[in-house]
Formats: sequence, structure tokens, C-alpha cells
Amino acid sequence: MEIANPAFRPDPALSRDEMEALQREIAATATFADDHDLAVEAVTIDDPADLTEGLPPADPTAGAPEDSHAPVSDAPPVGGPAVDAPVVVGVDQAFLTEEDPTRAVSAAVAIRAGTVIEYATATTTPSIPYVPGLLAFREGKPICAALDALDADPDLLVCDGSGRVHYREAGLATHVGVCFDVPSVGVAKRLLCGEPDEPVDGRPAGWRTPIRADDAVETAAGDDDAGDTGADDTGGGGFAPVIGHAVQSRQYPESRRINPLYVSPGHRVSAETTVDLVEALCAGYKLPEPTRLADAAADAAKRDDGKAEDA
DNA sequence: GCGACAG
DNA sequence: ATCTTGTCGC
Repeated sequence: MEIANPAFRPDPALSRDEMEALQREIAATATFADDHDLAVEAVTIDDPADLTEGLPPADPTAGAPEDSHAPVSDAPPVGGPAVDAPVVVGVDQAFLTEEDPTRAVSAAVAIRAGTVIEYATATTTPSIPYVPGLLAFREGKPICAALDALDADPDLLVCDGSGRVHYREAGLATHVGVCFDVPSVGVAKRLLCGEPDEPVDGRPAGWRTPIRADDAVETAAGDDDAGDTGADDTGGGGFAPVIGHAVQSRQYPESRRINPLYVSPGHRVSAETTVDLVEALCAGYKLPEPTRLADAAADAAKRDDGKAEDA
């Protein structure tokens, strides 16, 4: 796929102030409201992928209306949409530490109708360390490289990390979503900032609660949210804006407890729709399928071509 | 100074 | 993110 806003590409060479300035620009450009054609039912994945025997094979024709009849070859439909099911792309990274230079492997996995249709990976050498709030500048470049190598063009990106739940409302998912101008959501295993409406411990599967901006979050002035009730900036009795949700995607009946997922809008998706989409993409595991597959793909690539080329 | 901090 | 064995429980 091709990048839409090259100027927003996360450049690790920028100074910290420049990085933060770019993030404010990203946040101002981002849309935290629904601007897509995604139907929750259309992206729902019922059966989890079996990762015990390696990565599921990619089937480029999966999901195409004619894939149950036509051979794998020529005659791509002319003039009309080749497929109808939306393409969801999961992105994740794995690192090879203890190597001369630490290497990072980024993987992008495209899924359509619950089946993997394409894998793309990129191996790079991180130039800056991880800094809370600046993750996109460490991982964004490799992720963009993997997405550049992807033939399919996504209807939705699922990133590992936050989106709007970020100090400047410009987390990794938002940054990547704006760069490619593709609807995106962020799925994090831990909360960076913001405050849950209710305590999150020991909740049953299906439970969710809003995450609202707190003192650590610079709320954008021009808030384009559609679902906000009342004022949130005029020092008054308004509620802080909802920037994401904590959602219990999986839980054990008893014994040990699983922590919730922290999901937030990346770009062109509302906070409410983000939770619905992520829940629909979960098929029994804590993490959504696109993320599980991207994680497995990155690990596989780390073992194989991890020692090979650089991008 | 203290606490908090995606991957 | 990564380094790692066993272990508790359905």
C-alpha cells in the first residue's frame, strides 16, 4: 500500500521537541469519529487461528466472491470491486536484542473473511530507545516499511499500542493511521495515560468501561467527537472526553485473572466503534486475531530472516 | 523531590 | 519488547 502523508512519517532523527510538535500536528489531523464503511459483522472472526503448527498459509483469494469457484489464476474482475469482505491488517514487532546492533522485525498480516491473505515483514535497526509517549518514532519507521511492502490495501489497521490514549492524542495507531489515511485502532495491554471510569480488576469477559482524558492528556481544542455529552474544555461541570476503553476480551471463570485490553481510536474510528471492532476481532483469546497473527509472524521472521537483510 | 510511563 | 520453568487449574 502507498503512504498518503509522507510528511508525517515518524523520523527518529527529530529532536524531542520536534517529535512532540509533529504529534500535535498528527492529532490535529486525525479524526476520532467514524469515517469508514466497516460493519462490525463484516469483520467478525469466529474461529481463532491455530498457531501450534506454525503460521497459517496465506491464501490470496480468500474472501473473494468467486474464490469458491475460480482457480487461483488470471482474470481479475474488471471495473468492479474484486472482493467485498473488508481487509483487516494486524501489525506487530519483535526484537533481537543481544545482537551487535539490536534488530527489529515488523510484521503486517492482512486478513479477509477470517483468512490470512498476505504477510509482509521488514527488518530494521532501531535508532532510538523506547521512550513513553514517543513509541511511534522507534517503531513507526519499520512498521511503515512493512506496510509499504504490503500489496493489499487495508480497510482497517490494528496496531499494538495506543491510539488516542496518549499524552498528545497521537499514539502509534494514530500516527500510522494518519500517515496512510486508513482507519486504525490501537490495542494496548497496559494503560499509558487516562483514567478508567471504574476499577478494571477481575472483570468478566465482555465487560468494558470508558477511559477519559486526565491531567496527563493534552486534549485537542477542535474535538470532532460525535458522541460527547456536554462541554469538556470550558472549565465547568463537563466530563472529560472519552479517549478509549478498557475491555475484558477474555477471562477465566476462576483462579488466575487476566488483565483487560486498553483500546483506543487511531484514525477515522470513534471510541465506541473501536471497542466493538476489537471485540469482533477477538476469537477466544485475549488479543484480537490480527494482532496474534502479526505477533506470530514477527516471531517467525525473527528466527528466519532476522539475521538477513536490512531495510 | 516523587510518581507514572504503550512497546 | 526480551530473558525463561514450572505450575495451577479447567
